[in-house]
Amino acid sequence: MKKIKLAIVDDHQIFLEGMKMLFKNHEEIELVNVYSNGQLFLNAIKDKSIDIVLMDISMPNMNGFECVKKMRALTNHTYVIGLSMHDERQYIQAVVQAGFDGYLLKNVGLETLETAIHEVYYGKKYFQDEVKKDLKVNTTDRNIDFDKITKREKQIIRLICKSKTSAEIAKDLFIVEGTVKTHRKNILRKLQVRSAPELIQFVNENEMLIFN
Amino acid sequence: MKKIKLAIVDDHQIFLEGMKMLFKNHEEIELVNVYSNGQLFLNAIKDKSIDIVLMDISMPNMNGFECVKKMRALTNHTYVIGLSMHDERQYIQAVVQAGFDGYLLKNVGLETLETAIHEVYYGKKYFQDEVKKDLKVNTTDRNIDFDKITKREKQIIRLICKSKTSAEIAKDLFIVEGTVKTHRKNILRKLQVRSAPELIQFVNENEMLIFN
DNA sequence: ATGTAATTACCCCTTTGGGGGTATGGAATG
DNA sequence: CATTCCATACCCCCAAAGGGGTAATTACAT
Repeated sequence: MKKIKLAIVDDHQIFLEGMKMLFKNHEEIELVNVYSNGQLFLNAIKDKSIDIVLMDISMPNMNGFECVKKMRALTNHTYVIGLSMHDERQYIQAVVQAGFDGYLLKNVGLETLETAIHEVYYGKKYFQDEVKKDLKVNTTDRNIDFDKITKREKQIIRLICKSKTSAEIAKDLFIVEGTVKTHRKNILRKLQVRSAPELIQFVNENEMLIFN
Repeated sequence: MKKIKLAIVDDHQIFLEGMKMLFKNHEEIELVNVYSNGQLFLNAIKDKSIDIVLMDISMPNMNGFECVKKMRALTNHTYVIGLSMHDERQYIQAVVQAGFDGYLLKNVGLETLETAIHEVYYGKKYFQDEVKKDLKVNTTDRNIDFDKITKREKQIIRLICKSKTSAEIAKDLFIVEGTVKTHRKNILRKLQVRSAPELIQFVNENEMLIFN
């Protein structure tokens, strides 16, 4: 019987070590290889035939979304299950849009993981109930078009999040303070927040959605 | 030969599963048990004799600091190694003060983990080089006396971090807006920040230090 | 019980931020 | 070629935040 060929991309070394042991001698799943960052995985995907990849969402250098986007250009027979080691439920929308086939929160047990892998392997989608609930909440919530945020605005958002004042931002970008204020207004309107503190909070929760 | 009796406290279920497998048949270390939250661990510590506990710093309900504090009241022959699954380097000071015997970042490999456990078991302290560097930086940095933050101020800090205005906070706490402004001033002075955005940023980086 | 710390409340004033606009030159896109 | 989008810059006004004080009452701890 053919086993399910699994790969894991995650920057947590000991987690990877543990997973290797966990899937050693597994009757249905074969952990082909693990990768500590997205690039290593992308380099290897061409040569190996992977059925399912378990991908951490938040990783340094290249996050899970980027990595999946790039992977799609290289192969089309690999399913992806997102894995959130932190608690990034707010990314659920993006996870769906990015074409993930499943999404698991950090607190899942082994059984759930196995179930998810199994289901996705046979063409289904697997999202935890908790996640589904958030999906509904988020979609009925405010609907923000993140593509409408311009480059300049993103740049200024970063500076606002560094607690810079409009005057300081103006100095940094070699423009007048009034222009910064205009951008601030547009940013607040587009992200539907009232103030700099609210903006910062929102960015903290949706970082990956705002900055590609 | 007596093995080192290890326990792990971490809310990442699959990580725990992996660790169980990893230490199965380990020649020097015996993973006695794993606990998915601090309370379960505290309940068990009385009955078991644990040499070393690997403790995740950030966990829901009870964080690593609290858990260690409570553990010290129950036993004094157990060493603690902090484990940061995220990237909470800024807590390094608190980790040392809380009496941790070691601190590992999420990206450690198995070898480093084994070395750390071994070293700490024989009475040494183990801090990663990366961590030591941050320790120096942080200590030469601004010196803030977190004990000087009063209860009321902490309460107001939380509300500011929820992006509430002074007027809204006043309403919430049944006091006048002017009083909230006074507290705001004192908070900014004590934490050495200029504005609400800076405060929020600072709190995000030092949450555990501010709120016991 | 006495002194210290904390909480409450007010005064002054300045700076920063936010909401409503309008406008222009340039880049990009169809 | 036309039009849309973007970045730039300005107007007005008001709300919010921040910096300097002072001071009274309540808690708390030695």
